[in-house]
Amino acid sequence: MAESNNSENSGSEPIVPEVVIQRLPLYVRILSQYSNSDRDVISSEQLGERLQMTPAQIRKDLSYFGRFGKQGRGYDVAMLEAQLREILGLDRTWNTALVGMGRLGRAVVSYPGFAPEGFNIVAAFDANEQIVGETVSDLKILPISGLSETVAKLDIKIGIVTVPIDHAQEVIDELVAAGIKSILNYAPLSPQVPAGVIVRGIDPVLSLQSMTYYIR
Amino acid sequence: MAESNNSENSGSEPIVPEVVIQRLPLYVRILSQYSNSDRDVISSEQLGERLQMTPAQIRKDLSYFGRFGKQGRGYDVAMLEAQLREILGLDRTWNTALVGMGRLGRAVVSYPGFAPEGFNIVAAFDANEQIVGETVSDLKILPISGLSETVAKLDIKIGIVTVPIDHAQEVIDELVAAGIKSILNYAPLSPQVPAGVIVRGIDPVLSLQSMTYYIR
DNA sequence: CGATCTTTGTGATACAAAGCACACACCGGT
DNA sequence: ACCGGTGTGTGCTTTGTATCACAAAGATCG
Repeated sequence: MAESNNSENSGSEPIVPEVVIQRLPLYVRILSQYSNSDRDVISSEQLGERLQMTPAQIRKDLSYFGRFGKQGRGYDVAMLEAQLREILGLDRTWNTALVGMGRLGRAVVSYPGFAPEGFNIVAAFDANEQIVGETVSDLKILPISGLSETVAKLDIKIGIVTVPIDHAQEVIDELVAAGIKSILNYAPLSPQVPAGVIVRGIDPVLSLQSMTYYIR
Repeated sequence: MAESNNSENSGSEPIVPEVVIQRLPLYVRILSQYSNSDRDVISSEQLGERLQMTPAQIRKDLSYFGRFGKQGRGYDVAMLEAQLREILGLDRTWNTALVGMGRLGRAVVSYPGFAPEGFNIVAAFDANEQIVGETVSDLKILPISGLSETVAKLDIKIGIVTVPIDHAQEVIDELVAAGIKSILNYAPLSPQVPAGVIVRGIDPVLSLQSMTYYIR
């Protein structure tokens, strides 16, 4: 799905598979839960148990980035979490813009799970002039015409799309035109984007539809 | 070399990789969008273009289940969609139960995207006795103690979990105990479930956290 | 109705990811 | 300061997935 190929690997980093990158946040999640309660060291075995995966895979994933563990002991929980956050770019906050302030968009902007993880929705847009100007969760709804300007002014790097399906491609095109390279898409389609732009889809229906295959 | 597979794969189905199953809903989605507008036949090339994947992969995926295309022509859109829906079990409706009627749960039960695809949320539960009895979107909130009974009575096969993280594992255990084998989990953890139970997680934060790696 | 163009279905092949297994590092106890 | 126990990091093997490439089937057209 997310095609972010860099064929010209000019010497520096060792090309980390995308699956590995997608697992790192899982490790971060466990580590931050773990640090609140249990001990200050964790083994790949314990991590693997919590994530239902083999210890070897976790060790191999981590070894793409360095040697974080100590033999006979395991990984220092706080240190590993900090390292992984830095690798992923989570040691800072990210400004994001949301487009589509209908029912879904309003639910997303008021979802309290983003900000604690450093993702701040700092601008909200909608095509419907009737609701432009309204304020929801401290955000004033802006017209889409102001997208580029706001993205530049607030240094927004991430777009969130919560518009109905028939405007989604259009809105995604506008985000791309505004310079956004990372998009979280709630609309039920696979959008076309130029190389270099990453889209991740959130679609509970797709998940349900693949589960039903296994019910019999 | 038709069917020379060893192991005890005697006589039944040819074991379809899970990645393939997860792609089938994507095909269904494109096909149903396509049938409304364009022509009545589609090629693997056209499908691949819309989904950003190679035609060969699509053909191979479909070939796990039969020969649906016609050489020189492509696939009959309506027929292929119907076949895939049947394979996935989407040619019927599914009753689901949602647990956790807080902010997120309420957003999910009132999300209008499930019912048109055959997923009906027919029961809502919450641990908080203060809100048990309330009615939201025509659903009366029930106490969790009634879970097993309702699951059996309404033939519920799918559970949706929208409780806070610190009760999620507990609730999932109860769903499993009630006989549910497929769970859609919105809580930000990787739950432990016995073999045979499928959990799919919906977590926008994880998606964001893996995208930031690529922004530089 | 044969020539040519299109597009499927699929063996063979190439590529990618996961898992195994073990040398080696470090810990704690005596 | 040694020794048994534990758990990492990693080369090698196995498993899984994607892609290639082509024969065969159907369409199209003069």
